[in-house]
Amino acid sequence: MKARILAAARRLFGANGYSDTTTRMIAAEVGIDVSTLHYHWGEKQDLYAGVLAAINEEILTKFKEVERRCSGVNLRRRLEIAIDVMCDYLFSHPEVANLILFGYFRKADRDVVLDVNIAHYISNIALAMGLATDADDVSVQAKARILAVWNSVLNFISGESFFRPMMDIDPASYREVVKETLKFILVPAFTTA
Amino acid sequence: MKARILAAARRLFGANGYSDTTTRMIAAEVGIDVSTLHYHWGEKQDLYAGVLAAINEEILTKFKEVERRCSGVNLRRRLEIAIDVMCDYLFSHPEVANLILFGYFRKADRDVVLDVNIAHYISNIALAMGLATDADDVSVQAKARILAVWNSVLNFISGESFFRPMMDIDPASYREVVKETLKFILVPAFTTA
DNA sequence: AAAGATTTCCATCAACTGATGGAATCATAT
DNA sequence: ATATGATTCCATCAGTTGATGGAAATCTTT
Repeated sequence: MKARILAAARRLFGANGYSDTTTRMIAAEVGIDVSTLHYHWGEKQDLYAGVLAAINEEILTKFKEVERRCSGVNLRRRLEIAIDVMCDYLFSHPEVANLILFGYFRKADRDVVLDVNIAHYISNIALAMGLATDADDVSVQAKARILAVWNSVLNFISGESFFRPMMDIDPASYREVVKETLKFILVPAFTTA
Repeated sequence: MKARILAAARRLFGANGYSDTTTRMIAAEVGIDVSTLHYHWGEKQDLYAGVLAAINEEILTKFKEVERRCSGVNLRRRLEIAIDVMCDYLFSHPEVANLILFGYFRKADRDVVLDVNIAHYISNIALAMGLATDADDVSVQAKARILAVWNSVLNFISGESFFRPMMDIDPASYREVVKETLKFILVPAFTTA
């Protein structure tokens, strides 16, 4: 039950954001009473923290997969692999992209939960991409470039319902165009001397 | 008074989003009663629409400025000018970047207000950048590339409080790093054959 | 089957939110 | 000065939200 609540919460928080998702909505989605939700998860904030913790772990796993598949290949292929893996993952879990972006806005109440780890990811990616030689000493420029890439991916996924109509294409094509565009933009930037 | 309310609403909506900004907060910021706010603006939705309309016009003006300053220069300079102008504008009005990004998430209730115009901007920029020859017939690829650029700018501005700590630099440096990063990524993509 | 623990639901609370009616205040024109 | 209209505030409403206490139901252990 606790897991079912978490799954519903993740879906709804991801679709509507924290404030526009009520505990009653989540309970209704699961088909239970609100008090049952509170019984298992305590405060709404705690449930939200649970959702963030879960996706944090998922992302970490995905980044590790990228790292693993990147070893031994050249920079261009690394970028392409990273884009493909992350795009496929996020297109299958669009609520993740939303939740991360929501985190950018929230006014540092008690949501330190996410960004600490993101900072950690960024350094690791910089290392895997060959933009730095020491994870503890990644240049500001390298971090900024990684963030730009990462943000572009998130935006294309979160904004699909916004962008796709103005491009007038179907979901499958959108997915391809996004990947293609990201590669078009990123590969030359990182591979041309 | 109506204008003062609009200014406060813009600031608060931009900082907290629609749902996390109450009409009472806006009224308190101006130093008036809630009912005075409703007297001038009607429903909360109408006030929000007023805010969006105002920034829509501002953005349009900025895009025209870019277009004007771009005529006659080569593509590389065009990109640099566009990045500089838009970054300077948005760094001075970070609430604008927030409001636009908030729009990406909102579930098409009654906020068609913004995206129609954005679509229009995109086509015009594609034209100004020489990515298309006819504003009514811009390729999907060109639109996607413009969007990627536009989104990167927005994200760096909206996410400053999130990214800057993990880069550990001061605001002025951040501003420069962002511009530099955007140019680093975008210029090669669009200028290398 | 009985006893105990866990889980679920119903009823309810206080706080907050958007919104309005009406009285009070202010400005302006005569 | 006074009448008219515009503006502002106070009091209040109904609906929603997060949260809880306690009864009922379910499961577990003996």
